[in-house]
Amino acid sequence: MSLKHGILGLINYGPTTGYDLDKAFKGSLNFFWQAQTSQIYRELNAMEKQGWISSEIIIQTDKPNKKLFSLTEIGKEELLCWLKYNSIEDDILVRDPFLVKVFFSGEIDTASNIETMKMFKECCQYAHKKIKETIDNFEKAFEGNKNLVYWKFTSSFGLYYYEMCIRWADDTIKTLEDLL
Amino acid sequence: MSLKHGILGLINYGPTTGYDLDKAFKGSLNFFWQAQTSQIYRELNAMEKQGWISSEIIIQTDKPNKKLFSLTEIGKEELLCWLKYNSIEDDILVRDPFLVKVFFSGEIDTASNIETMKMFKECCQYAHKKIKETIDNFEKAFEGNKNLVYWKFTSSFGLYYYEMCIRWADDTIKTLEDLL
DNA sequence: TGGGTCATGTAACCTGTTACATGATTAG
DNA sequence: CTAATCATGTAACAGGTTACATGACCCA
Repeated sequence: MSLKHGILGLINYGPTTGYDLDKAFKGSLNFFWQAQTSQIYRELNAMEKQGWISSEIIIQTDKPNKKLFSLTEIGKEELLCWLKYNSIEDDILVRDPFLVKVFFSGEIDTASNIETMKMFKECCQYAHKKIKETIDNFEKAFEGNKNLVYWKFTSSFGLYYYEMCIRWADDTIKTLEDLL
Repeated sequence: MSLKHGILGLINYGPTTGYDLDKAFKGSLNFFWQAQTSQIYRELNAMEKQGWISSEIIIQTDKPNKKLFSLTEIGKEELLCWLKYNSIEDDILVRDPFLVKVFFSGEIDTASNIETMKMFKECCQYAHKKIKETIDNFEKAFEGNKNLVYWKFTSSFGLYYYEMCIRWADDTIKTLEDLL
């Protein structure tokens, strides 16, 4: 499991609202973990019941009121426990719907498969470019932050990942073209 | 969505039972898609209701009876439609619980993080070896099969993937060791 | 006699997705 | 006037996980 812990990790950086968590997810963890807005609010309620976080309502006049969540002692412990517990075997799973499609693509003509593979490559190039931009923004915005090294590890994984995908797509396209 | 389509793809190779689908999943698609036994039986029921597959009970005397599932016309259409429909943007999502942990690892001491990263590397080396073995077995068992090229694309992705992970882990470990 | 293979599932729960709903303020 | 931003969610459904349950046959 990870969404609760992802939220816990973000709240650990300082008290936040569901709204801001949603934006934080979409702006940082999104490459390797996605969360729907509705899911975030649901998890926040569950986490408050579990005692991992506590909330406080902030009255605002110019904007809608908001609910600020803070980490409790128990929440902090849970976060550290999750980080320390080495469950790598559980965490290493790959789930890739695109590869499922490729696996069964023998049913489709080679030319179409080449097309699809080229589109895949383009998507990867685009995603790669996006991550590069994200890294630049983070670097400027969080210079000197002790967490920046770790944030950069994850985005560098993204770059390595898409570069690998592009190489694989190139090799796959070559093999398919020889089949024509 | 993909499990229903994964099952559809496998039944398309010929009529099978839930039991054999379970083994097929664990023996081929498992690297990039996992399915629980219970989930397979549930999906099979749902798919039969949808009319994608039909079933027939085979009476056996020496072994328990079994339920053979075959693809219907509608099921075949659905499979082809799913394969042709280029939803790459939907299919390209990465979800990696390990990276979520790395993202928040600033809370943990550097030495522990180096340890974790080394364990990650070992897991990847093991997974890489496993895929290599799988490829060898497939190559021998399905020589000349028209689907083999596509099956090999997916396993070669696996090899590229874990090689990339190992390189990334090495670089990460180096960076972390400089922080000590 | 104990463990593996064959073969089927159910039930409960948790997580993820999609669609819908509200309503004020502010900037173009 | 219209679209975006701020800020909250609910409801229903789909998909994934965990635990439990049964029972025969075969091999060592």
